Parts: sequence; C-alpha cells; structure tokens
Amino acid sequence: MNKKNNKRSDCPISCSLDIWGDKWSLLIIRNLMFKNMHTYGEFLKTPEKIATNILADRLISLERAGLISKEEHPESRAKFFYTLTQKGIDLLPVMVEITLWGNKYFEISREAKAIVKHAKHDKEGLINSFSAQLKKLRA
Amino acid sequence: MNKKNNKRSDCPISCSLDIWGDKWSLLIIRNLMFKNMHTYGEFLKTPEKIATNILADRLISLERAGLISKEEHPESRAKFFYTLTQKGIDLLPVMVEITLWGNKYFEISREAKAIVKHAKHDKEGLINSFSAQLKKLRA
DNA sequence: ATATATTACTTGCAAAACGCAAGTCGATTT
DNA sequence: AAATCGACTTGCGTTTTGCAAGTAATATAT
Repeated sequence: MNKKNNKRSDCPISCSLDIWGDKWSLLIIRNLMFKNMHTYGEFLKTPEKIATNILADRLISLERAGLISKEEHPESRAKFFYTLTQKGIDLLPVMVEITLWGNKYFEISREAKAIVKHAKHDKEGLINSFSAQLKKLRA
Repeated sequence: MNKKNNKRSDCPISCSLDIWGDKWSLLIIRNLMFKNMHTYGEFLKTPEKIATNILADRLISLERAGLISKEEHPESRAKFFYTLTQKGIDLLPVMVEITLWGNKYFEISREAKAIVKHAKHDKEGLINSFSAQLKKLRA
C-alpha cells in the first residue's frame, strides 16, 4: 500500500527524496512547522486541497519515517494530535531555504513574506526560535 | 504530456514543490550541481537508475521551468550539453541543507561526506565557490 | 563506403500512485 | 436517541511510473 523502504543509493539527497520527495509530504511538514496545525482535519482544510486517502497515506509514511508523531489530542478523544519529531524539526533549515527560493521566483502570500523577512534578517534566530517552540509541543 | 502549470496555492513551498516536488528532479539538479554531469547519457548512468522516459520528461519539465538550459555540446554534435540557469544555481542553499539533513539521518557515501565537511566548516564559502564554478559553464 | 556504435530520445504496455466521491466508525454535541 | 464531527477506508477511473524495445541522427571502425 505504501512506500518501499529501498534506498536508491547512498546519496543523502536521494535518501531524503526517498522519504519526502513528493508533492505532499513537505506541505504536511510545513503545516506542523509554520502554521501551528496538528490534526487531520486541519491538514485537509489547507488551500492545496490534499485528498483524504493521500493525506492518510502520507501521515503513515511520515510517521514510519520518524518525522512526525501521532498522539492523543489533549482536548478531545475524538482527535489525534500530530507533532514533529526532532528529525522533523531538523528539516527547518531545508524548509527555510525552500521558502527563500520560492520567494525569489514566485508571487507569494503576505503571511509567507513575514517569514521571508525574518529569515533574511536573522536566519539563525528564526530557526532557533521555531525549533524551541516546536520542541515544547513534544510529549 | 507533462506537468501542469497550475499553482496549488501562493505558498512558496507549495510553488516550489509544483516544479521539483518528485523523486527525480532534484537528482538531475544534483548531477549538474555537484557531479559535473551535463549529458543525457551521464544522467542515465547514475546509481539511482532513472528510466529513459522519465529522464526525458524531467529534462523538458526542468527546462520549461527555467532551472536548466539545453545547449549544443562543445565537443560533439551528437550530444546536448545541459547546464543550470541562475534559477537552478540558486537552489544551492536548498541542496546543501538537504545534504546536511541526509547526512544526519542516513549512511552516506564518502564523496558526499566531503561536501558535508566543507558545508559544516564554511557553508557560505561552499555555496559561493560552487556558484562561481557553475556560472562559468553558462554560455 | 559500409557497418557498427553512441547518444538522445519515443513508444508500448503493465503496474503503481493519484484524486475524487462516498461510506464507515467511534467520539462528542444537541 | 439523533445528528455531527473527526479520522479514516473503499471503489474506481485517471495519471504517472518503470521496464523493454525501437528509432533516428551523429560518430567511429574497417
């Protein structure tokens, strides 16, 4: 049903793409990282309109790869609460650089521009501050 | 035949993934960026074993997106010579961060470790030196 | 000059992944 | 008790992928 575990090579880029090299995985990471989203329903409401079966598949795949963790929701037993693991949080520099590249070559939202501004001014600070905030959410 | 131009949203990460969010595109960029490969045949010989039709498809898609450029081969009229455009070269910070993340979580090749070492010691220098080198190849 | 090889693709086809709509199932809310 | 919410699961048609084989334009060998 889901992704194979076979590495295509011992190249770090290839190994990384084996895990999150598709159109959706990094958007889920983005939602957890920058948009303070933590539930299946929130991920679904995203403007990119991910299909329910693809979302379910990617959540399993990302959890299996150790990037995210699925836990009880603190406020409702009907929901689950997804968070980034340290391995997921460590994608922050990648995500920031993608954001900067995207900003250079596309028309982007005002919300994203705020992060770009922060990143251009103090990349280290941005990463450290988000990193600290995300770690607090971990159980 | 090939990718649609429809942006899913105005998020820089989503827009970026619309262009190179698959298992192969960034490997072609990697070959041009770090492995001094410039021809169809060289890309095919890569350990990840890309299929010929996928390679042809991605070369068109990356060229259409403005990341790579296809030119006459300086030494043979039977070949074409692919290079990175400035837009492609600008992916260097993204590629370096992916490499660093991959290095942290996978067993990688000695060749890749050399780049990791350089990146950890002097990221700016690495990016500037590769950037300068890649620009020289442009027509 | 002719035959063989190289390079860059195309084509055909089966298998896998994707995307949409609808259905399930266990909480909550009314 | 009935309706709703949240998180999936299932069916099914479309698209993408991957493998093998074929083509066409150079380039090299005899």
